[in-house]
Amino acid sequence: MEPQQQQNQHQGNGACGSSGKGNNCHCRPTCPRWTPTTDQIRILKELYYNNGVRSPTAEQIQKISARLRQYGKIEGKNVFYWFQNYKARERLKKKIEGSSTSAADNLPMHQRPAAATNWKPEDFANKSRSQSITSAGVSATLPSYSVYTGGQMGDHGYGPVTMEKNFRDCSISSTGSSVVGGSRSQNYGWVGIDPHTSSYIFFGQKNSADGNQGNDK
Amino acid sequence: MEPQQQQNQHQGNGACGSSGKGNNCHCRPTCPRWTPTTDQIRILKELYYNNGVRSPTAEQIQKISARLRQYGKIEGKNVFYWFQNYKARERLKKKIEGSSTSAADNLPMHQRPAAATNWKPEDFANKSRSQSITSAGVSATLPSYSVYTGGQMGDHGYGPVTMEKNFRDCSISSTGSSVVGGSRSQNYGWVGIDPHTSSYIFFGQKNSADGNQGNDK
DNA sequence: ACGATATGAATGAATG
DNA sequence: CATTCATTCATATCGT
Repeated sequence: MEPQQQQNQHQGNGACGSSGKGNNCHCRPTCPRWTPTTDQIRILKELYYNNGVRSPTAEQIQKISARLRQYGKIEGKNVFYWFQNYKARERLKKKIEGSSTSAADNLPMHQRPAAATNWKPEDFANKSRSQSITSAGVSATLPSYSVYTGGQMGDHGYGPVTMEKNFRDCSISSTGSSVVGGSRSQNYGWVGIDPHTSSYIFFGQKNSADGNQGNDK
Repeated sequence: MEPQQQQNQHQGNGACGSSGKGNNCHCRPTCPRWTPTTDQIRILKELYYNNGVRSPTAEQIQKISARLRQYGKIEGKNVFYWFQNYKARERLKKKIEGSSTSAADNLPMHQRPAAATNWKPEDFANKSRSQSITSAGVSATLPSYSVYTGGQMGDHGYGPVTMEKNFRDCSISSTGSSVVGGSRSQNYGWVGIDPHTSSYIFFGQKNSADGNQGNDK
């Protein structure tokens, strides 16, 4: 974790989003799981340590993932989970080892988005509070794709928790050639904002039979 | 591409991988990987089977590791991982091998510390209420007999099947002789924080021209 | 010496 | 935010 020891042997691509061609592995269309590239990791840690980003907001996550997409395919939820895991594990280590040796609790957590750091995926569905984290750590940058920070994406249901019991799948957000809307029955996928394609594509419907769009948990 | 850096061969000195059989080595602090001693394993299994410890809490982990340290170098994370792996593999084995021992999966796991599944930092801080796990959890240290109380009596919170999507295809890495080029570095800083001070905030690189910097690669 | 297996370690994903 | 599951990589150990 802290120590940079990313095992990079298959990351960067090859998973499933690779442009099918030399398919050594004719894996099924399902993505195993996100394998961060070293660059992505580096940036994430950058944010974590230098920017004090711990629990990025939805908007931040989108920006981050958009930026990180340069280095490999990535979804918003990956960023979300990454921060959660990283933080949790930092903490756990301290608790477990908890001895003296560890310290350095001082994090440059200056610019924390004071207000909305506690947004919950569940609540996300029904709340329209878009705070202007614009000045927060992450926001101050990425001028290009300004996500709809206050637009209609307020209730785009972007939390992972909104999933019912679907299997894990991965939304393939291809930049340019997308296959969304194919024959997939359900795409509850994470919000996928694509700066290049058009705008945003997020499938809030996990199941047709549900009939509960703005799910209110 | 993938900056895969070679791992280090720490093994040269035979510090850890003692050739001796019953001999165990509590190698020097530079041991890349914890090699449990027979005593440690015995006790761990003791806890696993007799005490029904599956996912020890942070407190338990600390106690266990402290206790086990008598028999060799060990850290909290070792204990943590051990239980996690052991539990996971027991389950895995069962699924694959097919349940042999069949029922009688009930283990006396009632001795789990009441709040085992909910340890919080707050509680961890300083509570006057010491649970009995102080003796139940860790005290079962060296009974010195077989720990296999009855075989696989371990499975408690995971009874109901939950496996469905069990696919995996092209991932069989070459195990064995082929050196796929490891990239893990020896880091043993569970108790150590590592300073990631890469001065490179991508969020700040927005200044060049207000064109688009989203695609600069 | 290999090759295979067992197992420590790490981490993405998910749930409560 | 805490805890757990699953998967995978890496290496120690053992078998041949």
